[in-house]
Amino acid sequence: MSWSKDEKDGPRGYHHGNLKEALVRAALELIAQKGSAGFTFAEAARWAGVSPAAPYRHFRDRDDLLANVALRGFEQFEIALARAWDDGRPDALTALERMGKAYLAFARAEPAYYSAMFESGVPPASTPELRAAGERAFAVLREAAEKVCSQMPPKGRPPALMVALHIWATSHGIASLFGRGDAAQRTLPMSAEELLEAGVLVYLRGLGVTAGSGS
Amino acid sequence: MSWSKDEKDGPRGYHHGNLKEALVRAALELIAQKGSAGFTFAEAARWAGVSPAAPYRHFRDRDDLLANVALRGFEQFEIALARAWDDGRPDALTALERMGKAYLAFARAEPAYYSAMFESGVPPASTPELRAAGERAFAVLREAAEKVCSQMPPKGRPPALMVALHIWATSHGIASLFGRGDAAQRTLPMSAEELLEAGVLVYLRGLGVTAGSGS
DNA sequence: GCCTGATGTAAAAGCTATTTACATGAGCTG
DNA sequence: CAGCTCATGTAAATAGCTTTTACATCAGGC
Repeated sequence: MSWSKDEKDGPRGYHHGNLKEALVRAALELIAQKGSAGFTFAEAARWAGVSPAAPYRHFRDRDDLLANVALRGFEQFEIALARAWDDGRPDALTALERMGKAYLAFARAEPAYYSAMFESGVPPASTPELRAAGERAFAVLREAAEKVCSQMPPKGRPPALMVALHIWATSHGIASLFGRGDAAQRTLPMSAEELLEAGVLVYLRGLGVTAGSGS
Repeated sequence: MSWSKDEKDGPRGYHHGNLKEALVRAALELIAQKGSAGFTFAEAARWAGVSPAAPYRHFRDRDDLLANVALRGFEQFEIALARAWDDGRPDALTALERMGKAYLAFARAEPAYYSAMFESGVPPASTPELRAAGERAFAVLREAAEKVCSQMPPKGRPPALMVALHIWATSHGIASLFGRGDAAQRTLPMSAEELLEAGVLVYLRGLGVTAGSGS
């Protein structure tokens, strides 16, 4: 009771006790350090203090672990976006901007998750669960787009799905290109957040949305 | 004169004669097939018919080859964008839309280049040449943004750099997320081209640009 | 015709991924 | 509590990749 299943990684016996979680944590650490490409199954095992074959008891192969990390990433991502959206309080536009910031903040705060989710080469539909998790995260954005659109005059109202895709693509593009102030990244004459906020504002104005018009 | 330095890869002697080019072509082929992550130095060597150590005479290591592919990719990319822009003929907006289509067309037609450029983990500034090539490609986009902006009334005219970054991010986001109809990619209720064109039109309207107002 | 540098090869060390046969021990069953 | 059994680890082996080092070949200049 005092050696495993705990957060503390003290000495252990033959069995690890919580290897799956330990491997995921190791993967996150390694991906954050060396990118999803440089991440190694064997090193994750070493990091967890087990033999190179042990991880195969929990993941089919290296890609399966990566996909699992991506899955958890989408779940965290959904939570982060939903929290920022906060049901559109106090108003849809304010909440949308907040969600944009949350998008970039997630990419910066959780580069390992973000990398596994979008840059690891794991197909978004490699498993049904992964696909579903990705769709749930996108659904938050779509919900926001729907609320924004619903406040527009019905005449000439754009499809909410399209709006959601535009905002997603722009956010993702900014995060991918300039997201982490990383030295391994392009630099920018302004912050990524400012760039995204400005872009979304211009875009919404193009849709006919005027700030301060909704509840 | 009949066995090497040619396109034809007939039998060869001790020396290959054009190994560097052959390796780049092999890399493009392999990256297109298995992604920039699955690409292997050894396999490229095999594909070129040389020993696994031979490539080291032309590239410092695997990443160096990848960076070289990315460099050539940016050069081709610049050409493709510049051709589409065509100095803003017949008018800036038409040319800008054409360039957007060229962006997506490049990502789809040259997935190996695109992958090496943006998804391989090669830092954009890993070499000065790579950085410069990337900047030259972006400069085409920036030039277009400047022309579009210059047609707006000076009052409230947005910074062209920002406009260029917005369009770049959106294009890149769409290309990354939905770019190749690939099974390994997300699907879309519309074509990537339509999505981008609509997004840019809305964005430009938000800037106050009205279609058919410039020469 | 001979040197020399550029370009390849061979062989080896040190990784990694993955499989297979075997070991351990946690928890259920009686 | 004894014994069984399955989940979880280990050891060892195969196969492939990366990179280095010492050696081989040959094209072109003197």
